Amino acid sequence: MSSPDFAPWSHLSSRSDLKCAPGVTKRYLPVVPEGHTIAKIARDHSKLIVGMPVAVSSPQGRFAADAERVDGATIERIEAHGKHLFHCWSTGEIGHVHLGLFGKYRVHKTDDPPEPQGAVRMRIVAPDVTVDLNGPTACTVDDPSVRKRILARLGPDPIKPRQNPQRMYDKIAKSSRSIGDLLMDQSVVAGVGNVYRAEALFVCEIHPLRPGKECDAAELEALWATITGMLRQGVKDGRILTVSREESGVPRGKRIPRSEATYAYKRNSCLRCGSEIQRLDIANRTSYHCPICQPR
DNA sequence: ATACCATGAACAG
DNA sequence: TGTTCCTGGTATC
Repeated sequence: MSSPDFAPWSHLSSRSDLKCAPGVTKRYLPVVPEGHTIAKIARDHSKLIVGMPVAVSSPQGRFAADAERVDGATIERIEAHGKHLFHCWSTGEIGHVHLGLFGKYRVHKTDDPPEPQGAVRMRIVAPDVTVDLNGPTACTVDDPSVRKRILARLGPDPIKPRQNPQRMYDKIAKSSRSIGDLLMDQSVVAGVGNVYRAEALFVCEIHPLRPGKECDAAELEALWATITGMLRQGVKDGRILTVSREESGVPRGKRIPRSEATYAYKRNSCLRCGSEIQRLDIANRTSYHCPICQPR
């Protein structure tokens, strides 16, 4: 049996430890990234591949032309904003990666690059490590103006220091769109996805269909503080865990399983009050809320 | 072999 | 508003 050739702390799908009835096969839960994932990737990869010449290729082929332009160059900085990742190359160009629903990085801590697993769009090889990227929505090398344009259309990123939430408040306060819709809009706030949307609204006791303009200032401040806390905690944990240890019902020292890690998201009953969780389609995604904890 | 599903987002009209 | 693109684990035939 060969040992895993990737670092366990990299962003990888993993077997979940879902609590399930005896005899029921454990389900595999795919890990889809939100902002905390991208921030962690930027930090982890910075330690591995920044500051030295690296080989860049595209085993799958679709990134081949762009890879050629930076092959042998040095990444000077890796930056995350919301769900977007930027590689600042010594050539002056900027690599742009967006994982979308399916994108995944694999980190192989081996001297020699292993056989590519699946369709590896971008491969970056440093002396002792290979970083592979599969399935991204976006993976390009561009003129710096592209990064500027992307940043200009994104809202504040609560994971970053010194971000100004005022733009988020203003957009929400004058919008008749629902708050559940607005939180998924990356130009309102960058990095929130379907899980954090559900969980932040739950904690702030706001119904997802409430129009943005009907949220008062105190609620918007609470939302920003909640989102900031949740996403930053997600970077530390390397997973989404939004519930308190007490409410999870899991004893200290034991890992909280995915099924108990959220109050409302993808649950049948509210973790806090036990009511049946309601599902709605908002912004083309399934929204989850508790009708008792988050009344209309 | 095929269908379905997932924590995303761009684009056409 | 609807359509399309990306991947891969799981379920179903």
